[in-house]
Amino acid sequence: MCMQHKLDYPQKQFEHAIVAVDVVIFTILDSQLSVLLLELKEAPLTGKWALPGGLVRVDEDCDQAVARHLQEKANVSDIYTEQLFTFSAIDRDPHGRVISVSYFTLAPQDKLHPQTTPRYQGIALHPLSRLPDLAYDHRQIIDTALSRLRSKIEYTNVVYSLLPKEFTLTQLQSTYEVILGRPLDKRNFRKKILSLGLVKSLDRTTAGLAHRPAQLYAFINRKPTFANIL
Amino acid sequence: MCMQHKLDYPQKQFEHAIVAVDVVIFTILDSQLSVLLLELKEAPLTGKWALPGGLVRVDEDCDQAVARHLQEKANVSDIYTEQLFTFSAIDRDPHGRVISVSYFTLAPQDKLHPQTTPRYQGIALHPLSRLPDLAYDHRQIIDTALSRLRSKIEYTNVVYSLLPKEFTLTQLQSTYEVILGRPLDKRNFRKKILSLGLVKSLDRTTAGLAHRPAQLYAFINRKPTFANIL
DNA sequence: CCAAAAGTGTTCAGTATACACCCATGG
DNA sequence: CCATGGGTGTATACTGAACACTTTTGG
Repeated sequence: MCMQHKLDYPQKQFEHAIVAVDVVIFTILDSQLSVLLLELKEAPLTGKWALPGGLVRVDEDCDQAVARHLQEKANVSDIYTEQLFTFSAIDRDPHGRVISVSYFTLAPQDKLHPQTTPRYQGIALHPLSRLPDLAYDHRQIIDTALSRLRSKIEYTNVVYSLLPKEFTLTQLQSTYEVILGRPLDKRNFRKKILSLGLVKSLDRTTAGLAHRPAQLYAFINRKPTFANIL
Repeated sequence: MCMQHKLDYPQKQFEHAIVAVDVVIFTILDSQLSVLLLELKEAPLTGKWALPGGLVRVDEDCDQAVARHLQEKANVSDIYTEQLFTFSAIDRDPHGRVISVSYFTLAPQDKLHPQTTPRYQGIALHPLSRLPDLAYDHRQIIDTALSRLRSKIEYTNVVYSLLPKEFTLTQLQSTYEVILGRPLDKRNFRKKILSLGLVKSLDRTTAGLAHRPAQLYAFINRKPTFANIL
């Protein structure tokens, strides 16, 4: 995170670097992989966008700081959260020496309730394909997060965090396709997913749509689990 | 790292956490995967062992801090280094609020020249199978590093950092076996390694040993490269 | 009856695994 | 000649990839 976010942060010289967290919140919005961003207000970064985050308090660890900032800025809790990388370039924040422990999270779009606050000009989900001008090294953080997410979904079940409790196999497949940025073969994908035993079919189907109803499925286990998915 | 390491560090209360690096230096000693540890001198941790590391200065980033501490404590440079995880539990260091950005490195045993310094009682390589009593959360850091190393060698060529420039295929295989903790099939291993084109055979063999001489090989590319090795 | 998404198997190629004997050297 | 590690090939099972048509519903 960046001192810019914290108006109440003392602007004196520090003997040592201070620690903040920055969080890449991924979600799928309109079939696009998107991230939550905040628009900065103060010069010289007015109009640039930044990841949600903030300082780590002396009475909390980084995971707790992430949970707190997620609650404050996106009003979201209980989503998949994983530490990503620690960025420590000396000049990454022009306002002072701030080391950022970055995280990425996955949330279904309907769990995110961005809170506008007077500290920022705006808050919005942006598709990765059209990111606005980003502050600090946040572009690099997002790139790192995307690359980690892409490899992670190949060997774990973490996509459960991006989907509603009940979903169709087509929704599941398209989640994979959006993240990986390439199409997958329908028959091979279904065969593989079903053979892994990670999902169970519910005795219900979609209805009211102008095409054949689809069987609904749910993850048997909504905990991070390893499996060779792709 | 731990304030304990830095006698010159002021023992006052900090407004914020301070940042240190801790480094797991892996090497192979007597066919055992080992780590470099320092024996602490001061109460209440006298006799406990700790990873090399130290504070991050305000004029350096974490990578530079790691290089500096490696140079000071193990007199080693130019080895494979990778950021591992950031540990931030509030009580991980009883002397103060220190967040540790941990790293792991790989070095051939003959590149390590541990320096005894008056600050520590001892410095030594310890096989992972018989670790001494460790200070702070360093046991957890080592466990995390081992687990990362094990998965990393399956899909990259990083073991080149543990081997001398020239090596036999048996040496290479036994490096894998020591890290993974399980035996590998000799014929399948050789077939796979040679088919990947990561190593080239030199026109030289071992000599002077009481058995058939072995062909010497070298890595074509001593840079981290991806490949499905296992 | 048209549009739209759901659902379903087989073939082929490539890769992983299991497995045992002879070779070259020093002592 | 013995001990020690070096070096080699084949058969089988499994997995990943390619590929096209029929079904069910709403409008």
